[in-house]
Amino acid sequence: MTELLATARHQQILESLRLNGQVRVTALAEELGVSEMTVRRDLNTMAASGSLVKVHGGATLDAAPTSNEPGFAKKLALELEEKQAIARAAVAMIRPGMSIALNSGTTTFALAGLCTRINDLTVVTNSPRIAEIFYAEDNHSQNIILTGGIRTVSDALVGPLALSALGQLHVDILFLGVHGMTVEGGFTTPNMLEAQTNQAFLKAAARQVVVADHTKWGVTGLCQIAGLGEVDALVTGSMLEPETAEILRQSIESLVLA
Amino acid sequence: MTELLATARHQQILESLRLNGQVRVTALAEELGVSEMTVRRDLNTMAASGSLVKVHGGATLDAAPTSNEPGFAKKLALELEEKQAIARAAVAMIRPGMSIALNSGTTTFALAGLCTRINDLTVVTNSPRIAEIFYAEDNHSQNIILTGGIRTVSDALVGPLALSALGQLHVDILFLGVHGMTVEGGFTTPNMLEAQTNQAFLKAAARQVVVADHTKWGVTGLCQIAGLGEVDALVTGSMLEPETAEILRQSIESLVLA
DNA sequence: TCATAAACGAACAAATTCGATCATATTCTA
DNA sequence: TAGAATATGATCGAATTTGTTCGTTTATGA
Repeated sequence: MTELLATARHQQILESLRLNGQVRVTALAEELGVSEMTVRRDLNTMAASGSLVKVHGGATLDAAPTSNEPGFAKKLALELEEKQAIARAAVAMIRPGMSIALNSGTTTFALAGLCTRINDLTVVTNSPRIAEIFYAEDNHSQNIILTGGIRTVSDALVGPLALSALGQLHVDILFLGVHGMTVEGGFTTPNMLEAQTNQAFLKAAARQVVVADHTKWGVTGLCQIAGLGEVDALVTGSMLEPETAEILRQSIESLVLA
Repeated sequence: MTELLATARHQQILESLRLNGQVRVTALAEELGVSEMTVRRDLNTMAASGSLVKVHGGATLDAAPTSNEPGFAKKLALELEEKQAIARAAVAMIRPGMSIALNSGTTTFALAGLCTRINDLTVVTNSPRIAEIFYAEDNHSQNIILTGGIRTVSDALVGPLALSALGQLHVDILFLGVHGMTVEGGFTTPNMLEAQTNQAFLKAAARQVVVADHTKWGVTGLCQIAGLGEVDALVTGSMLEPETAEILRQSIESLVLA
């Protein structure tokens, strides 16, 4: 067997991994004609770059077949404190008896956790994960409405069913999580179907509130949901740069720094 | 059989658990080619991480992944073997490329667990719990459509949104779980909204298959879903009494005893 | 209630795997 | 070509995993 370059070896390890679902250090060492130590080093670097997960004896794909959506927990941890602060500021806008809408997102997820004790609340969401929070709480004075549809990787129900459902509903306040916002691009998301669904959310709400941490500023996703001036309020973190805040204030009626 | 990594073993245990609803230490030890002690240790770590619940002799599915709905796990355990047999008989009716519908119920839940590997399958369901099974499997050739609506205590999405969604869809086969069936009452359920939703399911399907274990016979719920003769097939357990089977055969085109 | 068999888990032993470290070989750069 | 940087191999003690034994606990039927 000819000597393989390190990167070629990595390639081959990945291939074997995809083929068998798992690889063992000992088997790879023999297969590739290198020492076990080298294989371990390879696996370490590849694990560091996230292309596989090391386990005792070898490595597996990042599968995480049971705990689905590994990215979600990670995203939720990002800027967690800020998200919590934003959620606290947003929940102050809600009164018992209101109907609200929450699209799928980590910030709206955090907000949902603060809403379970509000009596006589109606919640419309396209996120099974958010709906689950309310189901678990089991507050019988609350009405949880899940839109239908097909689920995207970011836990959002989208598509014709979601649009049709949102077309039949009207809520007092929408809290909209977004992926990016810029002056030119407005509020954006990388997923076209989610953008469409979020637009339906906007139409269904009397008052539109975007919730987004400061890292979203300057980010542009593939699809625009709305222009900056098309929403009623923006709740974001207090570490937003002053110049940015000034720009936003010119476009948006109400800017809340949590 | 190549040696399995510890994590791969855990995955296999989970799969077996989802498939059968329960696992036994002795059976797993033989199946996986490891000692019983190792299986126990696996179950312990998996129980600690919350992915299953240990019981004497083996393990079962988590009572409730998100802690609510204590009745569901209990119902699932009831007549478990019969439900599994019914599910196996029902899954034989499904071909790759088909679109199927599953209403909310423990028998349809068991059936869903057997469907995750069928390629090119479209599944319509009003049960977030059933949808979750498919999400976790992450088979990208499958299309999972969740109807919208309000969730009942038995994990069914119902109401105008569910009806509207089902009005827009057409599937090849509906597998319908019911709460009771009698000659006079037909197929029934205790929840009026679920009855209405299930009727919408019936309308949306080219072929209607009721799945029900033998204990459902003689039970009458508050609301009728359909008369006995209004469905195309009934899959039920083989311990159904012969006289009952005879009566059913007179009304239903196809009676399958699993 | 008691007896019995199965299941359990603690403890120990054996085998395997891991990674830190150092020596050697190869490649890159000046 | 010399020297540096990098990649690889080898060694060995530590950590992990697995199997076995054996006393204890649990389930079940008489």
